[in-house]
Amino acid sequence: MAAGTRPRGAGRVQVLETARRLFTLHGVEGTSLQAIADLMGVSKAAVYYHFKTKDDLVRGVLEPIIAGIAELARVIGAQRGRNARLDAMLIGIVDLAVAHNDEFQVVMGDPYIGSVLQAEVDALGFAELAESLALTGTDPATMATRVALSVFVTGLRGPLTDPELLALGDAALREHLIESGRRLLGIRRRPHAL
Amino acid sequence: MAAGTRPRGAGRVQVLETARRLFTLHGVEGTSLQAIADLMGVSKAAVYYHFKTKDDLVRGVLEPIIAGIAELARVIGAQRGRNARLDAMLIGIVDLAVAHNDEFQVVMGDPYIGSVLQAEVDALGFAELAESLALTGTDPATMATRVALSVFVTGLRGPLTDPELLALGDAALREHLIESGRRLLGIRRRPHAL
DNA sequence: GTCTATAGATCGATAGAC
DNA sequence: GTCTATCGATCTATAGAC
Repeated sequence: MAAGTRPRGAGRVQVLETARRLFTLHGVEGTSLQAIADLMGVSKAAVYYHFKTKDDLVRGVLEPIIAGIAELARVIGAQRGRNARLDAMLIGIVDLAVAHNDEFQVVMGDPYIGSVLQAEVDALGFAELAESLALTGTDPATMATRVALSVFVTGLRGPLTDPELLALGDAALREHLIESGRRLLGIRRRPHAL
Repeated sequence: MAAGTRPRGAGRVQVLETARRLFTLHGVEGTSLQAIADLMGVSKAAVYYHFKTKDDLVRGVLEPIIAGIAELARVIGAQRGRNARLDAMLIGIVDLAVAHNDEFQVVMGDPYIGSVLQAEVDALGFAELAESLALTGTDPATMATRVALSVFVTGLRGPLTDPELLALGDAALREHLIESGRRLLGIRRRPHAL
């Protein structure tokens, strides 16, 4: 395996971590490969050794949270009852966002990723997920739930970028976010299956 | 004042509208002045006649909603009682977001605007606003409200970018968003002053 | 007020030495 | 695995003709 002496970090993982941080701060289009290389103290060509194109790098950065979302869809599908599924989705998405904060910011906030991740996003199974949550209708009650769910998922970005709220720590922030989601969606503490 | 025959729109207002649409779709960094000029059917230099730099153009696009936020801060300050102020803020921010949807997306979502609007954002009086809402403490109840408020303001972006929810129309969407905010913040329909 | 032309910088990406 | 050097494209911005 030839794991020789590596004087300073310039491996694949280091590139991913550096890119993730810069993407979060300045967006994908606002982050050049030169800036990534500079922050690592290596040359631009060294970055290209690990990733053939910038889009590949973007995909690499987003891979963990994409996988997490797919897994979440599976977990939710295993729940029985509409409220149990809603609550599982709520908790799962909060856990994902807290655990993969940086990637979550990029996925939810960057206007660029849509063009590079359209296929992956479509394959996440969100369409089937919405169906299993009975969120495909257009009656007023359903629309209210859809609006609330959209506000919640998008809104997670707020506290997760506010330094004063991040200072609460992951655990406390998680509780606050779940509580916010339950209020928004009108879910009781211990949901019963319908 | 010499309003001669203008064969096709290439005035200052048309530049602003075109830029606003492209900024919303592809972000500020993802929108070149060439793309704006192309969509208008004019040359790049024609755009530079109206705006000296790209940052000037960004500021021009964001000016209406920035003014709206400043005005909102004034309106909220005139309310008496904490719940009345919270409710006024909630309704005001929803009205602003619905009325200036495109600009709202750019302000809330684009990683670039922070660097160009830092001074303007600081001057919006949000710090004083938070104080007047008694949201400066760090006790659990205050933090819960701060998290909820952050989720709500950031979350408005969700429904306002979802075509299926936008199809509800401004009026219905407005009601849904206000209802969501009241649930999140635990505000009753007709708020009484404390 | 709009144009062509171009300067100067930076971008993504590649080639080839070590 | 990292480097220097470079290509071609694109970007912001300016100069000057009409």
